[in-house]
Amino acid sequence: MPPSRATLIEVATLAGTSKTSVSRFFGPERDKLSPALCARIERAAHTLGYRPNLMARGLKGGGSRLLGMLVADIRNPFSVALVHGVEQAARAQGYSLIVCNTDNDPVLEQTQLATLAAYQVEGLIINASGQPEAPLQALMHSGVPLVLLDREVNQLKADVIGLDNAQAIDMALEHLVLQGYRSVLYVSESPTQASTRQARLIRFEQQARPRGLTSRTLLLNSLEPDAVLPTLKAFAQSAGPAAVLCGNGNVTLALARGFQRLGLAMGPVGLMGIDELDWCALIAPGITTLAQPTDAIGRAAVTCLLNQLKSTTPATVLHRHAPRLCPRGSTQLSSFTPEESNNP
Amino acid sequence: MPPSRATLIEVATLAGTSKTSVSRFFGPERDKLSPALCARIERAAHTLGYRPNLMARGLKGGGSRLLGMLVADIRNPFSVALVHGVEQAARAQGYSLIVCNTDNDPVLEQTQLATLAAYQVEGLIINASGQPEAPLQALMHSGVPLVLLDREVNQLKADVIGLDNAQAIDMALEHLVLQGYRSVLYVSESPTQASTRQARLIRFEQQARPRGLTSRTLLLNSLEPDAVLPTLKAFAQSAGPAAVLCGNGNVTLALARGFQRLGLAMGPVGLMGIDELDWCALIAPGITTLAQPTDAIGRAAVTCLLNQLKSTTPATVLHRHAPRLCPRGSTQLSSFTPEESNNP
DNA sequence: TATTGAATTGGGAACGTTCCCATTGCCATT
DNA sequence: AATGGCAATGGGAACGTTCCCAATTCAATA
Repeated sequence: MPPSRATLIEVATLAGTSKTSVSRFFGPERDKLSPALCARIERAAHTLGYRPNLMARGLKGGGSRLLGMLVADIRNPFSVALVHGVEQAARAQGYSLIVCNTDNDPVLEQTQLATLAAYQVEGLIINASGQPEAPLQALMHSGVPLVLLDREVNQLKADVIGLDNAQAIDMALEHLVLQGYRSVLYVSESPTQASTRQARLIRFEQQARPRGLTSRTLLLNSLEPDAVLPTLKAFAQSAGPAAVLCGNGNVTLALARGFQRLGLAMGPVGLMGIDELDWCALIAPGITTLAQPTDAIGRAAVTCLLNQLKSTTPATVLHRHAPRLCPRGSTQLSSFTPEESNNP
Repeated sequence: MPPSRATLIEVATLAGTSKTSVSRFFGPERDKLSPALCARIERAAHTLGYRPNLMARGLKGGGSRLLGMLVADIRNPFSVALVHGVEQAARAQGYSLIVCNTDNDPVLEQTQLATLAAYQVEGLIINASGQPEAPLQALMHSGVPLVLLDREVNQLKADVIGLDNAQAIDMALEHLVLQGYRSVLYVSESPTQASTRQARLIRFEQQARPRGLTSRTLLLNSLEPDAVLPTLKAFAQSAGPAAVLCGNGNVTLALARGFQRLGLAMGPVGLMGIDELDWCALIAPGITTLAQPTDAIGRAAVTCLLNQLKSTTPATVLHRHAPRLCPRGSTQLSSFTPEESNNP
């Protein structure tokens, strides 16, 4: 029979004092205690291996010190980078993070949301997979601060923090034009669920022509090679210098596979992607990307949440973050001087 | 002023019944209630948007239904895959998972461990970054079930679940021998902290010679190219067909960079890695890997934990899991017939 | 000497649940 | 008609905290 966890009262008894004093010792009022008492409590707590029970603390007014985060796809490196940023920022503010993954399943999303709420999180950071408008609305209404990360949710009036999608598309197009490409194929996963995909797609459709680019668009329901190959093949044979622009990291991966399958050389046919990945610098001449400042985005989300939580003067929060261009060989038309380019 | 979350009592009052009945409604005793009462409670709860407070529930004996997981490096895709497996299995058993990342920092690890304990997790799944023997010992002693994932902790008598490292090394060496390589360079990150790295290294040192291989070893303190380049260059020039074996995914990445920097062709100089990554099939002729069955490992960890938790007949748990060989072009000596090899 | 006040400390209620133990009502027995 | 039992319900204590307020001590002031 292992001894169960020690409680405040046990520590108090052992230290020969009252629960209040022990409570103070572990709270922010430790300096109100005499050094002698502190020492006694310290010793008692240590021999008992006492740790305050945050559940009980959370129950009695003090707040749970928990932040909840909902992630659409935890196996996506971009999402992980966001989680990492959020977790760091949360910890810096004395909050812990409970992360729920939804595997892009709207049904599971509802369940996870309920779970998060049940654990009395003090705030919620949502990277939505579906459009869980109703439950989020309910949550907001019952006083839970809420920040949307990367993706908006229809009708939901909440802060959204993420990439400046318009700027990203503009930067990509500008880079491609500068490199001499004249036609661009934009490839995206199905934009019906994710606002980010819509925003990028729309901006692309608006901006390609004004910049003198011939544009095409490919919407993917699957990332299997077969979904990509025919269009890619046809596009590569079209006249004039042509480049492919990928809407996110998954698509970049799918297209890199496509290039390989078809034996297409990157550069002569351009390839560029939104989202920076480990291997983009590595493959063939290097794949040009737009890196998202994931840590900054995560931090901003937490700051934003805490602004709603605390009534002190709100810190200013940047909602739309600029990407960083990582130019590499895959958008270098002329294959001479394909100089070393490993900058991350 | 947003209305704060509704409580059991409020629901009871609105439904014109007692808290006990409402409690029963949300617990496992719902069938003890008359249909009429059920309906009333249902309606009241719904209009109030009531969700049981799991903190309060956890306080009063019922257990927190929380599992804690400590991850050494959440940005490592392998770790993420483990988290994913664990989370799925936990959810299937009605548990939620609170994940703490330690960024490979033993100091942070202690803090995170304390946090996890404070939230009254019912069990702990530990992928250690340091050797937090003392705190874990204390936790076990105070009755928290505990499973080590992938890495052991000195002196700690607890279940360890992960790859069968010996088998993995054996499989790798066998594959390399079969492919005709005669000398192997084993590259690993510093094995001082991580038991897994030690196990693999030791097995390599034991098994290379008996299989007729000339062996060398490179221990990395940094994954920067400079740490790899000199040794790699020298090794590549050594006589006879030579291959590099990478101890984990990070090392594979570093060496793929190294190959690229030096303009080495994969295959003629072999490259093989433990851990399967998105881009391994993609790069040049494809990098041969040993894939870890991460989902199975995660599931096994949860099962193992729940065995300790429940006193019912324990399910059997596989502790050492076999890897899966993904053969690709990077371990194909003869460069003719570098056939298509994209199998994941 | 009496009074004020600060510094320390302790008692008790409350937080939202669950669970043990009544209590009630009603039907089928004796 | 009285008894027993079962099904449905409710009251109250307890879980481990925090926090309000009161109590005690002791020195300094009037």
